[in-house]
Amino acid sequence: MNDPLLDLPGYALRRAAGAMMAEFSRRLEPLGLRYADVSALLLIGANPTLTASQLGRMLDIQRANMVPLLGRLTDAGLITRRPLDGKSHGLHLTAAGEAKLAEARRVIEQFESWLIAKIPAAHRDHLKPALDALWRD
Amino acid sequence: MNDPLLDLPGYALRRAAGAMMAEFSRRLEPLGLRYADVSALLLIGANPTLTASQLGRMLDIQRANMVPLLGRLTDAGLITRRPLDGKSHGLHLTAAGEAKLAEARRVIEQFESWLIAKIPAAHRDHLKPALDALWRD
DNA sequence: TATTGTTATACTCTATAACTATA
DNA sequence: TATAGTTATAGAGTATAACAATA
Repeated sequence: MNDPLLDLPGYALRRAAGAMMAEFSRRLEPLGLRYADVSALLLIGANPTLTASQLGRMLDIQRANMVPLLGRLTDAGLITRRPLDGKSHGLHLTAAGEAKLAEARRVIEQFESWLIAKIPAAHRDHLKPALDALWRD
Repeated sequence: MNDPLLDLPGYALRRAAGAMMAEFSRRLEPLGLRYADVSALLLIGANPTLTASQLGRMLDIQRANMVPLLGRLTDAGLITRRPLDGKSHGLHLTAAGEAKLAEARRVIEQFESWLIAKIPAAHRDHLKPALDALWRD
Protein backbone atom coordinates (compact mmCIF):
# COMPACT_ATOMS: atom_id res chain seq x y z
CA MET A 1 0.00 0.00 0.00
CA ASN A 2 1.39 3.35 -1.09
CA ASP A 3 1.16 6.12 1.52
CA PRO A 4 2.46 9.52 0.38
CA LEU A 5 1.28 11.07 3.67
CA LEU A 6 4.17 9.42 5.47
CA ASP A 7 6.59 11.85 3.84
CA LEU A 8 4.84 14.97 5.14
CA PRO A 9 6.06 16.60 8.36
CA GLY A 10 2.71 18.36 8.76
CA TYR A 11 0.87 15.07 8.67
CA ALA A 12 3.31 13.52 11.14
CA LEU A 13 2.73 16.49 13.43
CA ARG A 14 -1.03 15.98 13.39
CA ARG A 15 -0.85 12.22 13.93
CA ALA A 16 1.76 12.51 16.68
CA ALA A 17 -0.29 15.11 18.52
CA GLY A 18 -3.42 12.97 18.19
CA ALA A 19 -1.68 9.87 19.49
CA MET A 20 -0.10 11.69 22.41
CA MET A 21 -3.27 13.51 23.45
CA ALA A 22 -5.21 10.24 23.32
CA GLU A 23 -2.64 8.65 25.61
CA PHE A 24 -2.65 11.63 27.95
CA SER A 25 -6.45 11.61 28.13
CA ARG A 26 -6.38 7.91 28.97
CA ARG A 27 -4.01 8.59 31.85
CA LEU A 28 -6.17 11.45 33.13
CA GLU A 29 -9.38 9.45 33.08
CA PRO A 30 -8.93 7.99 36.59
CA LEU A 31 -8.70 11.56 37.91
CA GLY A 32 -11.95 12.57 36.20
CA LEU A 33 -10.14 15.34 34.32
CA ARG A 34 -9.72 16.31 30.67
CA TYR A 35 -6.49 17.83 29.46
CA ALA A 36 -8.04 21.28 29.15
CA ASP A 37 -9.03 20.99 32.82
CA VAL A 38 -5.48 20.15 33.80
CA SER A 39 -3.96 23.05 31.90
CA ALA A 40 -6.46 25.38 33.58
CA LEU A 41 -5.68 23.99 37.05
CA LEU A 42 -1.95 24.37 36.43
CA LEU A 43 -2.30 28.00 35.39
CA ILE A 44 -4.71 28.89 38.18
CA GLY A 45 -2.39 27.24 40.69
CA ALA A 46 0.58 29.18 39.36
CA ASN A 47 -1.29 32.50 39.11
CA PRO A 48 -3.72 33.28 41.92
CA THR A 49 -6.47 35.75 40.98
CA LEU A 50 -6.15 34.92 37.30
CA THR A 51 -9.43 35.79 35.53
CA ALA A 52 -11.38 33.62 33.10
CA SER A 53 -10.54 35.94 30.21
CA GLN A 54 -6.83 35.96 30.99
CA LEU A 55 -6.84 32.19 31.31
CA GLY A 56 -8.63 31.83 27.98
CA ARG A 57 -6.04 33.99 26.26
CA MET A 58 -3.18 31.95 27.71
CA LEU A 59 -4.77 28.67 26.62
CA ASP A 60 -6.04 30.06 23.32
CA ILE A 61 -9.59 29.14 24.27
CA GLN A 62 -12.43 31.55 23.47
CA ARG A 63 -14.04 33.36 26.38
CA ALA A 64 -17.34 31.69 25.59
CA ASN A 65 -15.79 28.24 25.74
CA MET A 66 -14.27 28.86 29.14
CA VAL A 67 -17.76 28.88 30.67
CA PRO A 68 -18.45 25.12 30.58
CA LEU A 69 -14.81 24.36 31.45
CA LEU A 70 -14.78 26.53 34.57
CA GLY A 71 -18.30 25.43 35.42
CA ARG A 72 -17.08 21.83 35.41
CA LEU A 73 -14.15 22.65 37.70
CA THR A 74 -16.43 24.65 39.99
CA ASP A 75 -19.04 21.89 40.16
CA ALA A 76 -16.28 19.43 41.00
CA GLY A 77 -15.29 21.68 43.91
CA LEU A 78 -11.80 22.29 42.51
CA ILE A 79 -11.94 26.05 42.04
CA THR A 80 -13.82 29.07 43.38
CA ARG A 81 -14.43 32.51 41.89
CA ARG A 82 -14.05 35.63 43.98
CA PRO A 83 -15.00 39.04 42.63
CA LEU A 84 -12.01 41.30 41.89
CA ASP A 85 -14.18 44.26 41.01
CA GLY A 86 -17.66 44.68 39.64
CA LYS A 87 -17.04 42.67 36.49
CA SER A 88 -13.95 40.47 36.92
CA HIS A 89 -13.59 37.36 39.03
CA GLY A 90 -10.32 35.90 40.29
CA LEU A 91 -9.96 32.13 40.05
CA HIS A 92 -8.57 30.19 42.99
CA LEU A 93 -7.91 26.54 43.76
CA THR A 94 -9.81 25.02 46.67
CA ALA A 95 -8.10 22.53 48.97
CA ALA A 96 -9.60 19.76 46.84
CA GLY A 97 -8.29 21.57 43.77
CA GLU A 98 -4.78 21.69 45.22
CA ALA A 99 -4.95 17.97 45.97
CA LYS A 100 -6.26 17.15 42.51
CA LEU A 101 -3.56 19.28 40.93
CA ALA A 102 -0.91 17.41 42.90
CA GLU A 103 -2.27 14.14 41.49
CA ALA A 104 -2.38 15.63 38.01
CA ARG A 105 1.21 16.79 38.28
CA ARG A 106 2.31 13.22 38.91
CA VAL A 107 0.41 12.04 35.84
CA ILE A 108 1.91 14.84 33.76
CA GLU A 109 5.41 14.06 34.94
CA GLN A 110 5.09 10.38 34.09
CA PHE A 111 3.43 11.11 30.77
CA GLU A 112 6.03 13.63 29.67
CA SER A 113 8.86 11.26 30.64
CA TRP A 114 7.21 8.49 28.67
CA LEU A 115 6.76 10.76 25.66
CA ILE A 116 10.38 11.92 25.71
CA ALA A 117 11.60 8.36 26.12
CA LYS A 118 9.83 7.34 22.91
CA ILE A 119 12.02 9.71 20.89
CA PRO A 120 15.40 8.37 19.72
CA ALA A 121 18.14 10.00 21.78
CA ALA A 122 19.71 11.71 18.77
CA HIS A 123 16.53 13.71 18.13
CA ARG A 124 15.26 14.13 21.67
CA ASP A 125 16.57 17.59 22.57
CA HIS A 126 15.48 19.05 19.25
CA LEU A 127 11.76 18.38 19.54
CA LYS A 128 10.72 21.05 22.03
CA PRO A 129 12.58 23.95 20.34
CA ALA A 130 11.30 22.86 16.93
CA LEU A 131 7.70 22.72 18.17
CA ASP A 132 8.00 26.05 19.96
CA ALA A 133 9.12 27.67 16.71
CA LEU A 134 5.90 26.44 15.09
CA TRP A 135 3.44 28.00 17.50
CA ARG A 136 5.20 30.70 19.53
CA ASP A 137 6.86 32.68 16.74
CA MET B 1 2.32 35.88 34.18
CA ASN B 2 3.63 32.45 35.14
CA ASP B 3 3.05 29.71 32.57
CA PRO B 4 4.26 26.25 33.60
CA LEU B 5 2.74 24.78 30.41
CA LEU B 6 5.55 26.29 28.37
CA ASP B 7 7.98 23.74 29.79
CA LEU B 8 5.96 20.73 28.64
CA PRO B 9 6.84 19.06 25.32
CA GLY B 10 3.39 17.46 25.20
CA TYR B 11 1.71 20.84 25.45
CA ALA B 12 4.00 22.28 22.78
CA LEU B 13 3.08 19.35 20.55
CA ARG B 14 -0.63 20.04 20.92
CA ARG B 15 -0.31 23.78 20.37
CA ALA B 16 2.06 23.38 17.39
CA ALA B 17 -0.28 20.88 15.74
CA GLY B 18 -3.25 23.16 16.32
CA ALA B 19 -1.49 26.18 14.88
CA MET B 20 -0.25 24.28 11.84
CA MET B 21 -3.58 22.63 11.08
CA ALA B 22 -5.34 25.98 11.35
CA GLU B 23 -2.91 27.45 8.84
CA PHE B 24 -3.25 24.46 6.52
CA SER B 25 -7.05 24.66 6.66
CA ARG B 26 -6.87 28.36 5.82
CA ARG B 27 -4.79 27.57 2.74
CA LEU B 28 -7.18 24.82 1.65
CA GLU B 29 -10.28 26.96 1.97
CA PRO B 30 -10.05 28.40 -1.58
CA LEU B 31 -10.10 24.82 -2.90
CA GLY B 32 -13.24 23.97 -0.94
CA LEU B 33 -11.42 21.11 0.82
CA ARG B 34 -10.73 20.13 4.42
CA TYR B 35 -7.50 18.46 5.36
CA ALA B 36 -9.19 15.09 5.81
CA ASP B 37 -10.46 15.43 2.24
CA VAL B 38 -6.95 16.09 0.97
CA SER B 39 -5.44 13.12 2.73
CA ALA B 40 -8.18 10.91 1.27
CA LEU B 41 -7.63 12.27 -2.24
CA LEU B 42 -3.88 11.70 -1.94
CA LEU B 43 -4.30 8.11 -0.86
CA ILE B 44 -6.98 7.33 -3.44
CA GLY B 45 -4.81 8.87 -6.14
CA ALA B 46 -1.83 6.79 -5.06
CA ASN B 47 -3.83 3.57 -4.64
CA PRO B 48 -6.52 2.91 -7.25
CA THR B 49 -9.29 0.54 -6.09
CA LEU B 50 -8.64 1.37 -2.43
CA THR B 51 -11.80 0.66 -0.41
CA ALA B 52 -13.44 2.91 2.18
CA SER B 53 -12.47 0.55 5.00
CA GLN B 54 -8.84 0.37 3.91
CA LEU B 55 -8.70 4.13 3.59
CA GLY B 56 -10.18 4.56 7.04
CA ARG B 57 -7.57 2.29 8.54
CA MET B 58 -4.73 4.19 6.87
CA LEU B 59 -6.08 7.54 8.09
CA ASP B 60 -7.14 6.20 11.48
CA ILE B 61 -10.70 7.30 10.83
CA GLN B 62 -13.59 5.03 11.86
CA ARG B 63 -15.50 3.30 9.07
CA ALA B 64 -18.66 5.12 10.12
CA ASN B 65 -16.97 8.50 9.85
CA MET B 66 -15.77 7.80 6.33
CA VAL B 67 -19.36 7.94 5.09
CA PRO B 68 -19.86 11.73 5.26
CA LEU B 69 -16.28 12.33 4.10
CA LEU B 70 -16.59 10.16 0.98
CA GLY B 71 -20.11 11.44 0.41
CA ARG B 72 -18.73 14.97 0.33
CA LEU B 73 -16.04 14.01 -2.20
CA THR B 74 -18.58 12.13 -4.29
CA ASP B 75 -21.07 15.01 -4.26
CA ALA B 76 -18.27 17.34 -5.34
CA GLY B 77 -17.64 15.03 -8.29
CA LEU B 78 -14.09 14.27 -7.19
CA ILE B 79 -14.35 10.50 -6.70
CA THR B 80 -16.48 7.57 -7.88
CA ARG B 81 -17.13 4.17 -6.34
CA ARG B 82 -17.08 1.01 -8.46
CA PRO B 83 -18.06 -2.35 -6.99
CA LEU B 84 -15.12 -4.72 -6.51
CA ASP B 85 -17.35 -7.59 -5.43
CA GLY B 86 -20.74 -7.83 -3.80
CA LYS B 87 -19.79 -5.87 -0.74
CA SER B 88 -16.64 -3.82 -1.41
CA HIS B 89 -16.30 -0.71 -3.54
CA GLY B 90 -13.08 0.59 -5.09
CA LEU B 91 -12.52 4.33 -4.87
CA HIS B 92 -11.27 6.22 -7.91
CA LEU B 93 -10.52 9.83 -8.76
CA THR B 94 -12.57 11.45 -11.49
CA ALA B 95 -10.92 13.84 -13.94
CA ALA B 96 -12.12 16.68 -11.70
CA GLY B 97 -10.66 14.81 -8.74
CA GLU B 98 -7.28 14.52 -10.47
CA ALA B 99 -7.33 18.25 -11.23
CA LYS B 100 -8.32 19.14 -7.66
CA LEU B 101 -5.60 16.86 -6.31
CA ALA B 102 -3.03 18.61 -8.50
CA GLU B 103 -4.12 21.93 -6.98
CA ALA B 104 -4.01 20.45 -3.50
CA ARG B 105 -0.51 19.12 -4.08
CA ARG B 106 0.70 22.64 -4.80
CA VAL B 107 -0.90 23.90 -1.59
CA ILE B 108 0.65 21.04 0.37
CA GLU B 109 4.08 21.65 -1.10
CA GLN B 110 4.01 25.35 -0.25
CA PHE B 111 2.59 24.71 3.20
CA GLU B 112 5.16 22.06 4.09
CA SER B 113 8.00 24.29 2.88
CA TRP B 114 6.65 27.15 4.96
CA LEU B 115 6.37 24.90 8.01
CA ILE B 116 9.90 23.57 7.67
CA ALA B 117 11.25 27.07 7.14
CA LYS B 118 9.80 28.16 10.50
CA ILE B 119 12.05 25.70 12.33
CA PRO B 120 15.57 26.86 13.23
CA ALA B 121 18.05 25.12 10.93
CA ALA B 122 19.77 23.34 13.81
CA HIS B 123 16.58 21.48 14.70
CA ARG B 124 15.00 21.14 11.27
CA ASP B 125 16.06 17.63 10.28
CA HIS B 126 15.19 16.21 13.69
CA LEU B 127 11.48 17.05 13.73
CA LYS B 128 10.11 14.43 11.34
CA PRO B 129 11.97 11.45 12.86
CA ALA B 130 11.04 12.58 16.37
CA LEU B 131 7.35 12.90 15.44
CA ASP B 132 7.35 9.57 13.63
CA ALA B 133 8.65 7.89 16.77
CA LEU B 134 5.64 9.26 18.65
CA TRP B 135 2.91 7.82 16.46
CA ARG B 136 4.37 5.05 14.31
CA ASP B 137 6.17 2.99 16.96
C1' DT C 1 -17.55 -15.89 11.54
C1' DA C 2 -15.48 -11.77 10.06
C1' DT C 3 -15.84 -7.83 7.12
C1' DT C 4 -18.14 -3.97 4.34
C1' DG C 5 -20.93 -0.22 4.06
C1' DT C 6 -24.25 2.23 6.37
C1' DT C 7 -27.52 4.65 9.86
C1' DA C 8 -28.22 6.73 14.06
C1' DT C 9 -26.51 8.94 17.87
C1' DA C 10 -23.86 11.39 21.21
C1' DC C 11 -19.97 13.78 22.99
C1' DT C 12 -16.08 16.91 22.64
C1' DC C 13 -13.95 20.87 20.82
C1' DT C 14 -14.24 25.03 18.55
C1' DA C 15 -16.16 29.43 16.49
C1' DT C 16 -19.41 33.37 16.15
C1' DA C 17 -22.84 36.56 17.39
C1' DA C 18 -25.21 38.94 20.74
C1' DC C 19 -26.43 40.62 25.33
C1' DT C 20 -25.70 42.80 30.07
C1' DA C 21 -22.92 45.04 33.23
C1' DT C 22 -18.82 47.30 34.40
C1' DA C 23 -14.02 49.54 33.53
C1' DT D 1 -15.40 52.62 24.09
C1' DA D 2 -13.41 48.47 25.45
C1' DT D 3 -13.63 44.50 28.38
C1' DA D 4 -15.74 40.59 31.42
C1' DG D 5 -18.83 37.14 31.81
C1' DT D 6 -22.43 34.79 29.80
C1' DT D 7 -26.03 32.51 26.61
C1' DA D 8 -27.24 30.38 22.50
C1' DT D 9 -25.99 28.11 18.54
C1' DA D 10 -23.68 25.83 14.85
C1' DG D 11 -19.95 23.39 12.74
C1' DA D 12 -16.39 20.02 12.90
C1' DG D 13 -14.21 15.82 14.60
C1' DT D 14 -14.68 11.58 16.83
C1' DA D 15 -16.64 7.31 19.16
C1' DT D 16 -19.96 3.42 19.78
C1' DA D 17 -23.65 0.37 18.77
C1' DA D 18 -26.33 -1.86 15.59
C1' DC D 19 -27.98 -3.61 11.13
C1' DA D 20 -28.13 -6.04 6.42
C1' DA D 21 -25.50 -8.07 2.96
C1' DT D 22 -21.53 -10.52 1.58
C1' DA D 23 -16.81 -12.85 2.07
